[in-house]
Amino acid sequence: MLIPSYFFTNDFKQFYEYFLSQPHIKKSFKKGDYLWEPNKPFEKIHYIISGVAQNYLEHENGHRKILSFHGSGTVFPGYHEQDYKIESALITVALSDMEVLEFTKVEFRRMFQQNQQLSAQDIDWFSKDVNLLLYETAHQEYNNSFIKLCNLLYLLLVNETGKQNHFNCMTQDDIADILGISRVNLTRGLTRLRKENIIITKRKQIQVIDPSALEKYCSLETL
Amino acid sequence: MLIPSYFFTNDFKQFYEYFLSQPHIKKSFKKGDYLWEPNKPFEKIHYIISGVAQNYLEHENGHRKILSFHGSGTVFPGYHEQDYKIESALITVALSDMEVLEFTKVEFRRMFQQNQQLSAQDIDWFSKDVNLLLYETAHQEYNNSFIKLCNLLYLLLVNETGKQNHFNCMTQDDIADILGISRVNLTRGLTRLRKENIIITKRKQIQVIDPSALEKYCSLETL
DNA sequence: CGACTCATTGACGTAGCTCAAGGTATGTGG
DNA sequence: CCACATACCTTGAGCTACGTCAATGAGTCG
Repeated sequence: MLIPSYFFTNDFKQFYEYFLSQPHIKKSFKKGDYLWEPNKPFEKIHYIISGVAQNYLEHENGHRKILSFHGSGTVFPGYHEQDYKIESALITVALSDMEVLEFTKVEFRRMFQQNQQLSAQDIDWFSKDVNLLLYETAHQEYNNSFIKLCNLLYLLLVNETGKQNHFNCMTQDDIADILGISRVNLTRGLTRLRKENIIITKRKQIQVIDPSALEKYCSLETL
Repeated sequence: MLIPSYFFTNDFKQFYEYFLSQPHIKKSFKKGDYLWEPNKPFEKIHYIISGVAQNYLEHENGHRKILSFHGSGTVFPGYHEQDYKIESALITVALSDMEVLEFTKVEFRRMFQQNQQLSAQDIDWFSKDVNLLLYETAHQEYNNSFIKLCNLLYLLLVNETGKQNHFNCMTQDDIADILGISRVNLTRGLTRLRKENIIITKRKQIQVIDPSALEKYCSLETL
């Protein structure tokens, strides 16, 4: 039984050789680059060789919602044909220098049709994405901000430990933008966890020192 | 450019003959039946011949989030292999009597592998679902309850008109559970729209009489 | 016509927002 | 290596949107 993860990585690793053998463009991005121009629908699909990208959406009232992170060995965005209005507003930015293989939709469609395993993996990718979004829309939505925070810390602890240490260089602004709460309110939650000796906070860093106490605050769908 | 829709229908209609030719069980559900036992992971995939099902999730604190509706000519749930914790908590109930073709995951996998068009359509289904969830998680989340309501009414008006009239026999409780706001607060929003002569409300019915005025209240991602 | 279910309105409490001020790391140029 | 700027974090104060509780009204049905 899988729990949600904000970090996508290695789910397409097995296709690296195959991808190399197919028509593509090798590309690199510098930290801070956009993977495609903001406010344009995406046209290209990237296999990430190295580096990490962050995917987010900006609301017309100024809020930023961070949706997910995409690291080496995965594909972003997931291949599909339809164009959706909201996708034009998605922004994907390199959090570190990146090396990618870039495919057009047409190239990827051909591979999708040709390679059985690839199409199965694409479904897998989407089901993972749906799972994360379901968790946020139908579960986290109904938790108060403190439980939301504990849930997120728990998921990061369980899922992401060791993968990359990008979660230990997030600012509190970033975390607030994942949870959809204000930075001030986030600080209050962290202060409480610090007082209860569950975490230690440093600049751009949160360390869980009492995982089992953290777990007790989490909601059922998280564990 | 597609906008979100809460109602899935006819996207697999072209496969009806094909589905009939493959191993399956023909089944029917009475209004109020569950498509599979609550609190169990789903094992079966249904092609809906007739009737409508509602998909929702109950939160441990008692809230109910209505996620989507599934009518004739579509498949539910979307075929995928992985098991996710939160899926066990999904509940799908027949809103009317239903006729379906039921497939096991194994049977559907075989079809997915065998039928090129089917796997492409499955991706399409998932991308539609992701689009809806993205809209809710990353956009509606940041609107106040009145804008949320206007957005929903607009989407129902534009997308669902004529499809089925199931949206005109929803209670205000149901609408509140789609939007994730309280019934009382929903009533206040509806009262405002009524006073501004944008809608007429009856028992289990909302009729938009001034669509362009409604549109003015909607947020950008909705239009 | 009584007994449901569904909708409306008022009163009140509070979680979480914004605004504002200050405190502490980190980095840079002189 | 210091001082100064900048980014990041913390805490307090006050406001408000929205939740809950409670009472009443208004359709629908056996």
